[in-house]
Amino acid sequence: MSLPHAILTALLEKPSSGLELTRRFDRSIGYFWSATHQQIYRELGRLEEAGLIRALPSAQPARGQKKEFEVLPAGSAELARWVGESQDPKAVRDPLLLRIRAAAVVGPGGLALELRRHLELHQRQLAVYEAIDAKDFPPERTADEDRLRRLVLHGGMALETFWLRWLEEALEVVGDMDPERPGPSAPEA
Amino acid sequence: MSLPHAILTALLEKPSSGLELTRRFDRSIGYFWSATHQQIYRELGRLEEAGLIRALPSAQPARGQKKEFEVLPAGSAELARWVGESQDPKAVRDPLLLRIRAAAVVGPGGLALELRRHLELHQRQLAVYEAIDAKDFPPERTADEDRLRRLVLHGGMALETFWLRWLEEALEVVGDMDPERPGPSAPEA
DNA sequence: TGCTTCATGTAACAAGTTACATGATTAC
DNA sequence: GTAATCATGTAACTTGTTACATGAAGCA
Repeated sequence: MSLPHAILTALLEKPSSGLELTRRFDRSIGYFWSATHQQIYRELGRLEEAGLIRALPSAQPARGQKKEFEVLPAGSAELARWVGESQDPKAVRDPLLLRIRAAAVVGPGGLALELRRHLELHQRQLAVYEAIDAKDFPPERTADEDRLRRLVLHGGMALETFWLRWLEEALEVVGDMDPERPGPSAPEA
Repeated sequence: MSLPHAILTALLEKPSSGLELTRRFDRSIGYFWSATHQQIYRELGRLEEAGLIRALPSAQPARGQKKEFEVLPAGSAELARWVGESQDPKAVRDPLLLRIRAAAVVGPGGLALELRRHLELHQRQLAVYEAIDAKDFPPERTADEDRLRRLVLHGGMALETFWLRWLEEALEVVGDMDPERPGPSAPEA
């Protein structure tokens, strides 16, 4: 149940309408928790119903009219509670790792091409993060909230770096393999 | 749509019943794609319906009786197609990164404790992977399918290592912060 | 007989995805 | 006025989660 908390965080950073939130979920917060506009409108409705946020008085409630939301005290409290909650790390669930495992039984086929494509995409994403790092966090700013936001960004950068290194290793392995299916034997990891 | 392919891979490695698959999804393949037994039974039904797998003739179709499945040629073909398919890397979606971001607006609260707990869990998981690496992949084995399976395992190990390093950085940042809210503006309830 | 474990399933729900509908505003 | 865009929303579906149901086999 992270989406409502992602929305609360975004709204605390800046009160917004559904569409503005959608746009921010395409950059910024969305780099770590993506969401479509349908999800966001649905969740805004629930959060309002639950009394955690409210529409700004200035906003008309008509269809097609912009409607801005702000976080109520109950919303801040819920978010603070959630931040310190005990949650187990989520298990890894990655289709690409799974595809490598599948390639071990049916052969790598066109995997090498796909790995090179991913490598490029991750390079591009790392560059995006580095640009944000340079622009939003000049060395002299050291307020606590900036250090935390930078920490999140560093997490994203380190994850992209992980993928780059692993994809290079993967290309070495797949690169000198026969694209046909390998043998039938199989150790159970 | 990765679960059916995870099941096809597991069944190609070794024909199994639903419960056996469930157990293997708790170790082995499940380290990279987890699934509950309800998901597995549902998906086995669909795969059988679609003609990608079939129940072994020896297996009784009675309730409460073990029913083993094997992959049909159509299933292997579908898996091979999927391995080479073009799929964009999945976006990062991690609740812990999100919680750090939230902490930047409502304060870190009890986060440090939670970070230390995660650090320990990731250390433990890395040790599990290292044990598998030593046991299943002695240095002399170099068949293609072993190299691929080892590559997947190395991905898991590198991911755990990423988390360990990042959590250490996070603890440094959070460690010397006031647990109260840092923010530029924030009326408490 | 009653308890536990093995084994397969049903039901209900929550979260996420995809496609489409509709009103309001702005630019030409 | 009409086309594009802004903005909010509905509907239908898929995937994943949680709780519970049911039958078979072993054993004390």
